[in-house]
Amino acid sequence: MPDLKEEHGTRQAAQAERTAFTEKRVLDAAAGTFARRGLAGTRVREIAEAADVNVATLYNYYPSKDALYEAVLERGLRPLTEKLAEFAVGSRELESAHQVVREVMQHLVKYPNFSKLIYLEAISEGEFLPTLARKWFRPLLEQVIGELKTDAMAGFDESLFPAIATIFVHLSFGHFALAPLFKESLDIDPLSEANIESQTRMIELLINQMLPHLSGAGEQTNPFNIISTKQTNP
Amino acid sequence: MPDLKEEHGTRQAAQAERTAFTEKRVLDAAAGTFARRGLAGTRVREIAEAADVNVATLYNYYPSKDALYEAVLERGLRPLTEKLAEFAVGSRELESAHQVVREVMQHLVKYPNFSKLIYLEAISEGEFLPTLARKWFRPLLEQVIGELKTDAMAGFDESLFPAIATIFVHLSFGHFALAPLFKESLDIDPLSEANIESQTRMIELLINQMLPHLSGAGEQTNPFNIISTKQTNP
Amino acid sequence: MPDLKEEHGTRQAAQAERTAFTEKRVLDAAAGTFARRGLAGTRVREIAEAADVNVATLYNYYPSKDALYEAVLERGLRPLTEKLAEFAVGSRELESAHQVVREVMQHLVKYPNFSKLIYLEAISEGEFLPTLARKWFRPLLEQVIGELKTDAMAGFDESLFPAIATIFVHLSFGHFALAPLFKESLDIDPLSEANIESQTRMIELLINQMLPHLSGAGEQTNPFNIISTKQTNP
Amino acid sequence: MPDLKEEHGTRQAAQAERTAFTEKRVLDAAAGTFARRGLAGTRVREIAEAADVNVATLYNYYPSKDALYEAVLERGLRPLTEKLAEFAVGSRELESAHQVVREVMQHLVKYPNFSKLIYLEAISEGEFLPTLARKWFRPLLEQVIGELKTDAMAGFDESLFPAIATIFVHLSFGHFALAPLFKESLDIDPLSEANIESQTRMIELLINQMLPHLSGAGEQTNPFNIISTKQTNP
DNA sequence: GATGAATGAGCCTTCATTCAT
DNA sequence: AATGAATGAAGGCTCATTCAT
Repeated sequence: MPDLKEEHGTRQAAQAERTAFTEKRVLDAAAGTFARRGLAGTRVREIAEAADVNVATLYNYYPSKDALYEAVLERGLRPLTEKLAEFAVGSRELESAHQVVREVMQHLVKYPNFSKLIYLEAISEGEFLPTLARKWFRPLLEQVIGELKTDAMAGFDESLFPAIATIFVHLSFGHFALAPLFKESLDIDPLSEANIESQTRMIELLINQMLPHLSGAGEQTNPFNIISTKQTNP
Repeated sequence: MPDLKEEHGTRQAAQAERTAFTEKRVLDAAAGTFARRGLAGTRVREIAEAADVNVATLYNYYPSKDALYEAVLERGLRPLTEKLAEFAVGSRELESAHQVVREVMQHLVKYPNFSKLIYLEAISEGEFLPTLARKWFRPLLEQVIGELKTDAMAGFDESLFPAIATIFVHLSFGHFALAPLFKESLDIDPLSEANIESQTRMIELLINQMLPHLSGAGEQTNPFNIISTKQTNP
Repeated sequence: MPDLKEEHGTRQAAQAERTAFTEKRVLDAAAGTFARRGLAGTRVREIAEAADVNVATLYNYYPSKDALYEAVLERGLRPLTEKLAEFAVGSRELESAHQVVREVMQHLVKYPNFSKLIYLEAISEGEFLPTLARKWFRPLLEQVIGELKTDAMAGFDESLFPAIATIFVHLSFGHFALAPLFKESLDIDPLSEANIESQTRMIELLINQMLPHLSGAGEQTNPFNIISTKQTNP
Repeated sequence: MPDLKEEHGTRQAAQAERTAFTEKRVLDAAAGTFARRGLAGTRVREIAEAADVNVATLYNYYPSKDALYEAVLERGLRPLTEKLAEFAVGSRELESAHQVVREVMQHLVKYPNFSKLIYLEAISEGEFLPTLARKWFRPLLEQVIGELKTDAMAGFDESLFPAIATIFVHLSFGHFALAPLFKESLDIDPLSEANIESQTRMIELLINQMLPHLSGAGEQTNPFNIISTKQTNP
């Protein structure tokens, strides 16, 4: 009888594994297609083919195209939210900020279509935009603006702070979203490891210059000297 | 008989005017709808209703949805192309660069949906993306990179130049494309006159700092001190 | 200019006529198909083909299959409701009752599928059944029961009255609904003019016997002698 | 070894019992669902859920939805056929006729959905209708008509005989099929024991009046005095 | 030129049925 | 025998586009 139980256990385990595998395939395929064609432009059949499953099978996992879209967004967004929450409560130090940047960039590398989805939502003012904006981007941007307001930048034209804060969004998410454009324009692959590293360093340099108080260096005299000379790069 | 002719002339003039008016209405409506819902997500009926014309009438002006989409892109793109051409051959001076920036921004203000369309094309790797990238963004970016390579920035890590160049795209087009996101996130209207002005100044400051040789000022010692203190703002 | 107006008028009239024609075709086709296959079993394509219109055209007239179904029911039901209302307020005389019977039967002949729809609704306890039951059958049945209770039937077992009243439903609607069964069973066509006439007479005879007070004949001694001998038939 | 056999036997018996139980559950569930939604409108999953079995399991019992439908019809029809056969060859007496009526009514009570299925088949002219009509209703109706033609009704308008015969169908099967309609219309439950009894008496009274020769009473002078006064009711 | 009616193609979704365990 | 996963075949409905006036 334990045999039977065990066999059941094995069976169920195998099935669960297959289910998880199928679900991942579906999510990946959906992410790619949604990112390229948008929610409306995506045909469910297309996703199913890309995931190599029958359309009906897809509907065994998600009750509708919209639900699948939500799931894709959710998968891309949840880790970011968690990361942000960690940083918000963590020690405010330069290493920590750099760490967040690198982790976010690695996340965007892992889900290269996620940035596009975010942009599509923003542009089309989709129904997830409010959640997206309030739950994720607002705290991020406000935190940056808050840091800008600390002593180091004191006395600087505050009306520019929001615009400055958004630069971080443009340089991270925008880099991935516009990758196809830059690829065609500059004949380089923005998603290559080297270029991701460049972009990450760009953002870190920006942080160094604009949020100098995060480092212990109190002697920083030129707060916005954002990009130093070659030698300073690690 | 001349009366008739003249009457014909008048009639035709009136007709032509009405036609032009209708066409503009259609283009405007199409631009708005395409920007929000994308090419696939836009229903021709929706455009027709927004333009207050019958669907069949719309087809008297444009042979297909795709053609209408092209027309919208074309209308937004042509002035930009011309502006860029002027600058390319014009005198390389700071005022000229500033002038281009302001004109581009004003153009994007005038057609606030155009940036979104560009982004949608880029993200979805639409069929106009190659043209867009090669004909417009490539010369723009290469020009900026070229300027970065001039003496002022000599000795600096050249691998970052492309990334730096793209910042200009992000700060101009991206500002408009992501306006809905920033509006929801920051509770401000990125398209308000004041905020457009802020964003424009941001870009000009960047130019000042990163392309210092454009101004005659040879004494600039810290090329990337991109944003100076409040007082320096005009 | 009056020409133009008139032309417009003619045009619109012609179009309206075509529209009405198409709508009737659709309704007729729908009635037939719904009656045969039921609401769920009917494919919209089938209706469209039977009506010789494109499926999309059908949706220009009715927003959904359900709405079309309702329209069919409505068309069959409205005249009956009106007829019933007339009788309710009219003079209670035998001729009047006979008149109602004949009119109802003629109506059921005119829309031979209507009875089937009613039965299908009843059997499947469709969502229209409550309306149907309360708005139409209840007053009809109650009226009959009321008449039964008048002097002529006084002293008779009242618990049978409802069962007696329903006989009228069975003999009218049921005759049409079960026509296919009786046709196969008896090798006759229940919908032939002669058989409709027979059935009508049957009902009239029932009325004569069961509601004798409607005729002025007070001398009726055997109230339930429902079917008299051959000679009495006109 | 005999132990094993015996155990096998016990096991098989238990298995068989469980199988029979499952099959009954499936049939009952199917009958209910088919009656309400019709063949086309019924989803196999719905039946499976109502029977509390997996859909695939259901297919271990019946090879297709149609086959299951047939089985339901068959189960309802076979006892009726047998009953009819008995009467046909049995003694033609009033008690016997009454007996058949009561048994049929009891059967319809036992399978309250069966009447609905019959009506659905008739209305939709399903593929079982011919069998149904020829094998069951035709002999029944012809027998009744034959009785009507016997001396008692001699001289009466024969063209009404078929119509008269069908009344028995309407009052038995129709009573069950239209039960939902009458329930809504009259605020009574036609399937309550009392009302079933009423309806049965109605039919018996009709038989008494219309087929008087079945009783030995030759003195009956008014053949169609179908419903006598209260006192005559047992 | 303008418009209401009409249509072929296709999309999302569901369903009966089968497969694999 | 029983079940969860998988699938091919529609089915209801919409959409871009054309027709006829």
